[in-house]
Amino acid sequence: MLQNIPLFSMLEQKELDALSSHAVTKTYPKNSVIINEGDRTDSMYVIMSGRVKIVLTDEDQKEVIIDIQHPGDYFGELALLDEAPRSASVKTMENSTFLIISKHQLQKCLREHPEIGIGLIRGLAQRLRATTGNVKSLALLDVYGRIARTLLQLANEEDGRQVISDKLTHQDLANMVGASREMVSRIMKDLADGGYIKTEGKKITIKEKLPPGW
Amino acid sequence: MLQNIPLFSMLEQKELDALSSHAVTKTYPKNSVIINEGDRTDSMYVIMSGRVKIVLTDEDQKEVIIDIQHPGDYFGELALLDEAPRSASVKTMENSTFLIISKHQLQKCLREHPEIGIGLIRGLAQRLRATTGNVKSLALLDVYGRIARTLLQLANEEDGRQVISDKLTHQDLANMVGASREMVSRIMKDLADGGYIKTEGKKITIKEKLPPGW
DNA sequence: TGTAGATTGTGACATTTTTCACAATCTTCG
DNA sequence: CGAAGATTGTGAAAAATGTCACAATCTACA
Repeated sequence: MLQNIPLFSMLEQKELDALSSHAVTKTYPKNSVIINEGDRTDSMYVIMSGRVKIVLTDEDQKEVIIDIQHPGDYFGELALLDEAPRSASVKTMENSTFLIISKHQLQKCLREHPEIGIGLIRGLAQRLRATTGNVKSLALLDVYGRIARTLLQLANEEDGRQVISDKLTHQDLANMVGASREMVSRIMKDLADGGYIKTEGKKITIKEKLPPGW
Repeated sequence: MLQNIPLFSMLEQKELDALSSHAVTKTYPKNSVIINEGDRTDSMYVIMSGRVKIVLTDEDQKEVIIDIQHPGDYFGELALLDEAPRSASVKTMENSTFLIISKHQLQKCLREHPEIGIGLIRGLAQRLRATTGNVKSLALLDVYGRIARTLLQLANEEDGRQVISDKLTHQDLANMVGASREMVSRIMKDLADGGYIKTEGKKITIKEKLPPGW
């Protein structure tokens, strides 16, 4: 399993074994909080199965979803680089199991395999770019535009079609674009009526280029 | 000069000399574009004097300011970590001079002084945290809240008072919080009328705690 | 398989924010 | 100094978005 994760793909089998034997595997039910914004924990988590959302939360519990992650993705690695408190919370969206690597273990592993460090840095750079893109769309696009952009980013090629198979509620989408649930409902309906997307259950297919200007 | 920059503070005098002798110093007039979003240049810039804004730009030239930097700050370091195009543009706000370090030179320097790498990574982590905070306020706060937060972040202690000495136009502030210039004018007036801030010329003093809920 | 709980659709209204249009100041620099 | 250009203040109206309140479906799981 671990060798399918790009971050660790350069390790030999015995090293993978070493890493996973020192790490803990843990399973959490749906809707568990794994990391709490502001806490000072410092483990890194690799998703073995399930799905999580990375969220920022308000005093009045309003949340922004800044990322949704799947098996093979990892989170919590920022804590390895400095001593700052967690910058976001992480919640499971389904029953999920993680490989939990402590700061200490990872640092040891890093000393022996600096390439992993390079990988982490690259990932960090990507994350910064993605987050910057988020700022851009929040500041410059209207709700239509942000939804369209988010749909395109979520989509994966699946026999010729762009498909979003993550099952997301309108509320989730609203939290991803910083808008109200009702606005998302109305815009999704417009997009469906306009023939731009098709929804079957919770699966969304992008049928055509989304309207320009959006 | 270089030794006052945290990133390079651990270098010996002769290494600083080596670095700066291999690097180019260049001066640009006010309003010059130093880096263009989307370009594939890969130098890093240390600000020796002047001031720049890091901006994201729309197709119709609307801009978001994601950071304002001063002497001692640096930008463009993301290009050292991967091959991706520039994620933002950088423009001078005044006549400014930079120490320009090419990717090649910096990599050499990094090989001899891995501590610099650590510094860069830490800086990166901080930037990611700051940008994440930006997403949070854009998604969760109204214009009042975003302006209040931005003012607090811009302020520096100056004999007991929180002062913003960066001379910023309302348009600049508007571009920092993703709002219209007029909104900023109105809110700044409200804040002044309410006794929360005082402006003398372009210098802003935060007189009291900004109103709660903001 | 039923049913409780979650999710979605939608109209009517309230609020927030932008846009437009000027007049009034400031600032800069020849 | 003085004029051109930038910046600011402000009202009125338009546009975008949020809120509320339900009814109508879905969905999960006991």
